[in-house]
Amino acid sequence: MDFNLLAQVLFPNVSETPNDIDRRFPDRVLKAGACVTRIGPSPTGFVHLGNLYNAIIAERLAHQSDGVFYLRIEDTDNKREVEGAVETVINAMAYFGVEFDEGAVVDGDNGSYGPYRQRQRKEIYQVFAKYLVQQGKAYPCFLTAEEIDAIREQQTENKENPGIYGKYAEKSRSLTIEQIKENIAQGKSWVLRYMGVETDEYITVEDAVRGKLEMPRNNMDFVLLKSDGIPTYHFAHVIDDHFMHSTHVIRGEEWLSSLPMHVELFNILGWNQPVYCHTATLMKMEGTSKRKLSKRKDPELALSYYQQEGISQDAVWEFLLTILNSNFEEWRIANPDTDYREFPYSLEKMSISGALVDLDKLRDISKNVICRMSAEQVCEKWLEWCESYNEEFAQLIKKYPERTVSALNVGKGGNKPRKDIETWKQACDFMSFYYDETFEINDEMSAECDDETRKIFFEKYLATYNHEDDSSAWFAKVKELTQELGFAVKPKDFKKNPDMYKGSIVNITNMLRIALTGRANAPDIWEVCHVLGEDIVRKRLEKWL
RNA sequence: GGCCCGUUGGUCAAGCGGUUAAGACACCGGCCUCUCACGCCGGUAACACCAGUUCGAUUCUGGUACGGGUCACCA
Repeated sequence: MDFNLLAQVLFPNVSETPNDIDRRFPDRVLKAGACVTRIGPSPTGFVHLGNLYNAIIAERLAHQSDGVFYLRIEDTDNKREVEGAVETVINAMAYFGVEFDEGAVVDGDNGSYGPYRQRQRKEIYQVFAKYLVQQGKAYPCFLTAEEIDAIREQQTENKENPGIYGKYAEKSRSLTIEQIKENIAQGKSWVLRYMGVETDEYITVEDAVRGKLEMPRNNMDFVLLKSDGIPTYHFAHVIDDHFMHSTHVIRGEEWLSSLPMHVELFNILGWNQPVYCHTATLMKMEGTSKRKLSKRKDPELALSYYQQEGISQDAVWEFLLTILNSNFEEWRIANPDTDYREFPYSLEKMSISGALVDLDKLRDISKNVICRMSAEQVCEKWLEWCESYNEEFAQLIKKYPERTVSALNVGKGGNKPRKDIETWKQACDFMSFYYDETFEINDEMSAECDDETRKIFFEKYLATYNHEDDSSAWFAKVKELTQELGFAVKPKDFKKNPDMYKGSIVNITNMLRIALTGRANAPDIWEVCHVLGEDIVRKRLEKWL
């Protein structure tokens, strides 16, 4: 077989050579040790947690080393592509604060190693496809889907490994130039397959997170170019990461089993492999066992879920960081006010077994992240979220900016700050009593206070109410009134002698709290009053007269 | 089924031949307290199993079990 002739038959329009491509993408000029990383999402319109998870690793690695972090769109499967999906990915990453130095942008490319959309790199792949044919390492295969199915059936029956390899590849491998020309002339579609070798050798690969991996050398005639001339992931990955000069390939462990193909290609093409980092799969608890997060069943897999729930970007990052690097939490405790970007991320600290996405933990982290922000920051971020997801509150925040900030400031100072807000969505619920527009009575006043005492209480309370009273003066009055009404000023006294009192101060403040906030549990009454202002306070209390 | 990866409390995990086997979340008590939250103190709870190596295995080796991944002209 004349491979050069075959290459010419297969790729008559490809005139460039590997050397030409080589010259187009010279080495990057970076300082020693700089990492070049990327994420390579496929534009299916669905961006999931795992994308962010891997993006964070890649971003950290690159930016901690003064390297380059880029975005490559892996759109080789046009069947799965969804309109506008590239923009979706870019926006989602931007929302979560993942910044690219180079790569695909909404309306094109940014950087000199592009194009960064694989379909636009067709010519590049074809140069190497042609080269591999010339080397006798690749061949056209005209097998139809039906024929392949039949082969697979036979293999299953014989308990052999499925796939096109060895004797199952013979039919295509043994085609003569004339037959190939003939097939092409007839318009038969073909794919380009790698010429696998039958072997029982093992290869070893050093994975940066898993250590030494041993696996059988590839023996498959896997597909390099699909019938539309677009490469499969395997071929595209090798070419792109070589020419874009990725130093580290961060991807999910589902790629582990195809690693031998990639190694094979790097070797055949004479290129150095990047450092592989195969990350653990994010899991979910179902019953008593873990399973992979599923796109259909688990809303929390979608990145959009976190946006909708109003979980702050920082919280998602910190959550992911805690499952990525086991020492992050310790670091956070030691450095409560430091930006998480200063945390020294390391591949060695990565967990290799699948972590479960624990929403409880996320909420806890979120609560602490928000607690660390100033009231103004909280207000700003909350408003930002409301503008997309809760129009009513967006209006309220804008209408009462000062009140909102002072409400958010309640219980903020000191070393035991309140942690009332977990998510922006829940903040709307929590904050609702500060605005007349959303204020409503949700809880019942305690039974110890009958209508009679209630009336008397509010009457007397309002009669002596002075908005200028400081916290202790205010409370002194409450205590006085408590006593007057026959309630115990100290809850403990009531507990000791329940017969001597109608109830305790707890019942009294409960009335006040419900009247003012509509709920039995809320922050400090005096502070709330001073956020609301005298008019609203009086108005809410007068309703009970 | 073949191949690959994994397995410390309910969850995330530290540990890297000798430890009372950290810590965080969740849960349960208690304290603080005008409620709730916060905070503080305390509690329940783990090395999958079986061999081997060793004076000694959670840690090293082998096997078993269980879980996961993958076997496409999808990534």
